[in-house]
Amino acid sequence: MRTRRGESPLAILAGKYLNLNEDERELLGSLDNQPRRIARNSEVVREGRAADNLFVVQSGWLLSYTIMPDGRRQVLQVHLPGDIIGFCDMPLPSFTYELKSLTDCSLCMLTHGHIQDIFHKTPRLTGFLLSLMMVDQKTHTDRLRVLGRMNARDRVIHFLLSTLVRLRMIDQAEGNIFDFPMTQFDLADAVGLTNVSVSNALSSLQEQGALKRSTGKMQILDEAYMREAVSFINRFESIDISWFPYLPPAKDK
Amino acid sequence: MRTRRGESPLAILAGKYLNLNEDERELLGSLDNQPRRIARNSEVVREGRAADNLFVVQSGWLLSYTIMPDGRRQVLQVHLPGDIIGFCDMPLPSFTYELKSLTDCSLCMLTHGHIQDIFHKTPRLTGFLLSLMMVDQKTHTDRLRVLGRMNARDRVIHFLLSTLVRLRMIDQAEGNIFDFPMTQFDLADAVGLTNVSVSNALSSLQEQGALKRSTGKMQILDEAYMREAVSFINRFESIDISWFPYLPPAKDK
DNA sequence: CGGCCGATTGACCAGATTCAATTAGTGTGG
DNA sequence: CCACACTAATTGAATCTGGTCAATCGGCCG
Repeated sequence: MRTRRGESPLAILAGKYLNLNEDERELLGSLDNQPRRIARNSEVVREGRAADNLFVVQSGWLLSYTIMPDGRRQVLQVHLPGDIIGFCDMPLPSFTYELKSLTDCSLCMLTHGHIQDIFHKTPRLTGFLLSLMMVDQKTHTDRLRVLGRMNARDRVIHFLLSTLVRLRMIDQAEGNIFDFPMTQFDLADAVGLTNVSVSNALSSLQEQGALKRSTGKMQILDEAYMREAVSFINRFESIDISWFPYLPPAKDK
Repeated sequence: MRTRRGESPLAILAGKYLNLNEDERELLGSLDNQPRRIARNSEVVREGRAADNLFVVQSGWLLSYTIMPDGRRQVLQVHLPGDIIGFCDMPLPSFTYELKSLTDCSLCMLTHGHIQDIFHKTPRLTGFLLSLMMVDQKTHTDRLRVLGRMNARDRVIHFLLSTLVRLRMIDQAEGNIFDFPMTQFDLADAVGLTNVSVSNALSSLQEQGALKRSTGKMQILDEAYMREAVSFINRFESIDISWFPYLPPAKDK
């Protein structure tokens, strides 16, 4: 188990929504054990592999994506520390996407048994995990709106904002500055553009003073303007996990 | 409760994945009680309304969508009979989209209590509902791929195919023919195009003999070609709900 | 220092949008 | 049953955003 300081990102996340008791803390900690180190730019999962386990991201960034028949790529999700990868694949026989590390990563492998354990033992954590999944679903519908109806510039804006708020959730943004290990190719494939359009959008935003780039870093200078431009909604702000039924009242809180 | 014949669409769906026992059948039936009739083209939910209930579609088609600041629309989901609307909104304080009926509909209103009841009483149904939600998530990521990387023609193809397989799940497609109450504006807003592009795509597909339209109906003539064109995956084919842990073994089966 | 990958920039092209006019189809009311 | 109104679908022309292709620049690493 981990100490309060230097908590795992998933625990940090959980701590924002509920006051973990000792049992829950331990159970959540069991998800974080024995992390596996993954080098930058490695294939973690190839499409078609049996979906009999999940990953919890301890550190590092990853991408899940599909390849189109013509070779182009669509990034389905950017995975940050604290993310649970593969939750939604549990009812499916195999992964239907590729998973690649952008940076050196530390991943914990879970079996379905780990999840089932939580479902059996702690309704509060179950509710928390399911809520996370539902919010995930929401961010996907937000992206549908982005890919379906936004121009290049707004797509990039929306992507940066959603990355920023996610990093803040796990205390990995220093104000408006954060590490940004994605190339413009990666970003393009995430928002359905080409690297050229992304370059143009970023340059234009920088020129207008909305953001600032330095190698591997991103700084959002005019967050208000950007939020306004894309009607940004922070889905993490308003999660309420109390919808999930649980029998034993939590010990603390 | 309903008879086996004339089952509710949700029960038909459930029956494809598990052999319901009497208790489960009754509990599922409780979701289908007292349907509310909704006229064609009415607003069922306006954005911002408290998300304290869910809907189960008994009959009819609905759209959930968001409006962009410039007035354009992005359809987030087309809801068919058997769909549960609002599941993912449970952890959120309010709906974040509009819900409109395309046809006359029959909807059952559920409270969070109904869902909690199922979660308490039957692990198998819980697993089924959660699996449905996860598959829903998968279809959303499929649509990301569509909106991010496909041209007009393929977007339309993908949409029609996914509608077809969903209708088949609830026994509402006669072979390759199905009712299709959407306008080309609706379809356009679902796949991120304009009505003009949709018209062109449909005409071209019809001319090439891949489909046939008559008023309010759609017929897929060359399903194999269309599946190939978009690398279509039927997410419903391969669901396995046994991942979900449950204590008491089911009585039947 | 050289090689490589990523970012930038420009010219040209293509697919989709916009705008507009026409046709078809649906439903209403006389 | 027909005329009218309204909505949806079709078609064409002009426009525009973003894609494609290509050349250059820049930084990082061995």
